[in-house]
Amino acid sequence: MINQPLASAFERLADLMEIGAESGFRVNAYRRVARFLDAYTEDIAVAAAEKRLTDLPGIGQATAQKIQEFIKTGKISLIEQWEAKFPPGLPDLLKIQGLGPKKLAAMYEKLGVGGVDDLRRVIASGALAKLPGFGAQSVKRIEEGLQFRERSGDRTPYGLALPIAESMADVIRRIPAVKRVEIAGSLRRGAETIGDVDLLCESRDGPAVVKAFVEHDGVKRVLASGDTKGSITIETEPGRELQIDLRVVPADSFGAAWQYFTGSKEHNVRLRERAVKKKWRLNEYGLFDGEKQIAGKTEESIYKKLGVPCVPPEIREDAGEFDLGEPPELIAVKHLRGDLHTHTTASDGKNTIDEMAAAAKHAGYDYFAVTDHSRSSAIANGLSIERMTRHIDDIRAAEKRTKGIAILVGCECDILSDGSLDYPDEILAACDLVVASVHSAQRGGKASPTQRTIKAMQNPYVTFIGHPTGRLLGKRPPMDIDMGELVRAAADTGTALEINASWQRLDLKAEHARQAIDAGVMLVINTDSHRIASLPSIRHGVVTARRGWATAENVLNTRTLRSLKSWIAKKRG
DNA sequence: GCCGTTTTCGGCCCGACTGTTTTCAGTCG
Repeated sequence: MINQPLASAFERLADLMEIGAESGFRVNAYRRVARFLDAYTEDIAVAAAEKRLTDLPGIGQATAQKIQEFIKTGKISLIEQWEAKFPPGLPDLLKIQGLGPKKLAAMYEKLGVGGVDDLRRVIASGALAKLPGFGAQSVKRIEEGLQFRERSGDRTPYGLALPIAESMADVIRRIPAVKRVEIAGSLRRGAETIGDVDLLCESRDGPAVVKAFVEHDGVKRVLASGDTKGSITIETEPGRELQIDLRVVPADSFGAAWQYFTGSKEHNVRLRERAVKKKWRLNEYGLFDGEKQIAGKTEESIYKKLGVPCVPPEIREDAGEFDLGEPPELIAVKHLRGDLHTHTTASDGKNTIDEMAAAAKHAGYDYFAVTDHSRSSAIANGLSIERMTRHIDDIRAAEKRTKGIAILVGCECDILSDGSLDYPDEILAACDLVVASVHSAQRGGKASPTQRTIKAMQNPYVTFIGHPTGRLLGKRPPMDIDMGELVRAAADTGTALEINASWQRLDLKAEHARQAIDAGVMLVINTDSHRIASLPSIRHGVVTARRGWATAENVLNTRTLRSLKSWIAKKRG
């Protein structure tokens, strides 16, 4: 798939052109193409071969030609022309807070700054502060931006940011004059990683709230502090900072502001275009006809006036949500009846079958499956055939003595490097369900990861594929899987695909989940819990499924036990 | 560069904060 490298190429082109003071509209056109390619789940080369590139949103003749050129030659000549104008390290500096294209161009032209090292040098020498348009304050800001980038590193995973945001919201709730606090931004949309935390608060006294916010105990640094807006960083772990923005609005504008600061940016641009067409104006204070506010107290009021469905935050990405007649009822935690991928002390879990059963019952589930590791997963204390046979008896015995929740016998069976399974069919047949997962030789197995997984799916006892791409956010890239092929095979064999809810995994990711749903594939959302404390992380998986437009019908473990069993039996024949 | 039941040309979302500004440009979200 060339989608990702192509997206990066257009992003770089946009950066270069922006530094080169090209038309902002042209720059934005390329950024839009880059974002589209980043989220596009089909192979763009296929669309190119079929001559339908210009049917895709934001792609016209000029961009289509560049994509064709990239496919043919592996490069885009316009980008090479632009790269000849600036040092290679210059565009990266755009990522530093406080540094935009204009300042960057001035730094390059006047001082020859071409990268991070040059930037440090001109800051230290004092040369930067002497430049027109720069001063002691802006240099200090750039310097802090440079440090912040080093300290905050990459984006923060959703699962880490959410509890931080929730506790920060509690802090703000205790400030006098605060009526209401909500999470907005990419966190509310359930993005898998977030850049910063956006919080919104209702109050009549903005200055007092912002003051209390920027001065409270946990604050590491204050980035901005005005009458309605404050921006701080907190230290999440030694040497690592996370930015938190707070906006304060009055009650009449709360819905408008919540909508506005939830985004996504692309979704909002579309929404505002709708307002403009009706001769109205939409901003964070409301929807206005001239000076008169005609909506804004709630999000729903705005969408209603504009005649578009008020869709859940998770699908506000300008990816088709405006074409819906009604907002869809996406899957929610309450729909799930069980967790079908968990581990116990039999392999590498920290809790016993009985402890897991009690916790799953407490979570309100009707059933859950024990799926310990198979024999090849030596690191995970995988079970030999003999141990597995005894383990099956243990689970059946636990099921007998447990009231109020059904315990299913399962296993997480390794997909070996040639695509064969780690247990013989007799063992698999003795289980109620089987998770098949790749744990070893993620790169360079005897067969490609796609072929291995497809071969596993052809086994009638394999109920679903666990964490299909094997990625670990920020740690390990996904296996080189052809998702189109995988999804087709899942549909053909009647195998479900897992959305693994662990925040390090979120695998399948949202775009792939949507691709699977479109192909008629059943999803299953599980925590892969190794301890009872992990069971609540199911909500991360649900959010990911929602971002993939999943409804309860698309997810296997929303079914009743009876319906679940009959679905499994159908594949077994 | 893209796009079009008001347009194939002339638009393209909108406001807060900051700093260097003498009335506003740059940056950010």
